[in-house]
Amino acid sequence: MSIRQAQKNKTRRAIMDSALGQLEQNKSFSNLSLREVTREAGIAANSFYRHFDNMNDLGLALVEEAGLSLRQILRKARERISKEGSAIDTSIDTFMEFLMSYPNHFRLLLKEQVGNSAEFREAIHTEFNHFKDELNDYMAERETENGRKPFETELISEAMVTLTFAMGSRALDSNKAQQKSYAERTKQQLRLLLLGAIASQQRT
Amino acid sequence: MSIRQAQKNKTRRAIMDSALGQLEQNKSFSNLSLREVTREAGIAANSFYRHFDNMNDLGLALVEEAGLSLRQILRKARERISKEGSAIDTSIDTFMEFLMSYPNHFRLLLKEQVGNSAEFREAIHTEFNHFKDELNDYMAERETENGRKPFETELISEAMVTLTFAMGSRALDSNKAQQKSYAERTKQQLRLLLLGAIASQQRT
DNA sequence: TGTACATCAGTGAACGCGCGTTCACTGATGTAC
DNA sequence: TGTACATCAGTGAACGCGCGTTCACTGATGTAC
Repeated sequence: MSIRQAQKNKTRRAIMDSALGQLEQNKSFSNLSLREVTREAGIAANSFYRHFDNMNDLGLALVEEAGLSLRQILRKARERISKEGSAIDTSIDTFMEFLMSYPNHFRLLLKEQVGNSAEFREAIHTEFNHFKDELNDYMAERETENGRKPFETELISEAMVTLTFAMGSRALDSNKAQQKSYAERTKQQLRLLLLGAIASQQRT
Repeated sequence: MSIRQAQKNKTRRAIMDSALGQLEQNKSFSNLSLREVTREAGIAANSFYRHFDNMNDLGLALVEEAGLSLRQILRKARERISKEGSAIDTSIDTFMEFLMSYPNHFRLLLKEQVGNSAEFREAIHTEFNHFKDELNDYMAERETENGRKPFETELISEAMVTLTFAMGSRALDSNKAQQKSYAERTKQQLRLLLLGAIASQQRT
């Protein structure tokens, strides 16, 4: 890579980090101002336009990055599940790792999920569905392996992801002990869901 | 009430309705401007201060109003449950009524739940807990009546409320048919949760 | 009931401020020979 | 390798705009007698 390109990338990174950093202080992305972001990034306001068309463009870049991180974490979870066996525990533990490693990316996903831009919401919905499909595939396979007929896994995985993300939002600004307690509660909730699904299947 | 007081109340209402109306267009409360709100309400910008200290004050008034509506709806649900018997179906149906009757109030609760102001978040958390406690009490009573030992109802009611609110956020901008389908899915999810809880209880 | 004064919801004008965006520029980096 | 020109990331100054907030005001409503 040329020196010029390397420098440009560095500035781009600074802009993105500045925006992420400001999500921390109880702000949603739509409250960020271009000037505030560039000021924090240590560049002139108009330099912003060398990197992004506008704030919306920056936002989408960040959502994409958040999705990428989340998917990497998911891949890691999948490997750990196949080694350790416990799908629910491992998924939640890995999810908590994501939360702690990329809190501001998660904040972005969380807030823009119900946020102002339809484009953002769709982008996030897609990431959400990746997560759901992972769980779904996993459960369907697992049930088949166990010789049971797969139950309505779609319904269950949706509920699981909803519960997990909602927990994440509560856990974000908590201390480690509370986070652990939140994670435990969620694991139990998911287990009860799964138990209910299996019980329901066996009845019919 | 004096003429003066009646007129003042009318203007106050206009301000609140204007703000609620603007939540509709993919805006969160923190994106509203005082000038936009007063313009829409048909009064001069500075007249705002005859009614509220600042935008935050207005926001809290709206959250309180939303909570009030939600609690009224809940009371209605409680009565209907005692007549009709089905707690899950009735709760969700009544919740959907709230959604359709006060969509903008719900939008407010939904967005500010993860929003910018800690004060807002706490106020909403309180409303959320009312809802949870209702379900919790109901389930505990019900299980005792049925001669079963009440299971971990706290955990279950929390999950139920989380699932219900998340569904509401998806249903908000859907058509009636989709809303109905969302409601059905949620009912099933709650039933599975309950089933899981009972199964888990019987095991031990 | 009529009059004189007090109250106070709503106003128009003005303020200073931060915003997004544009412009013509600079000077380091890249390229061609 | 050295030179001359091209590129382009980053800049400082300027713009018009909507914002929140203040001020002294007006005139309808309320109150005291």
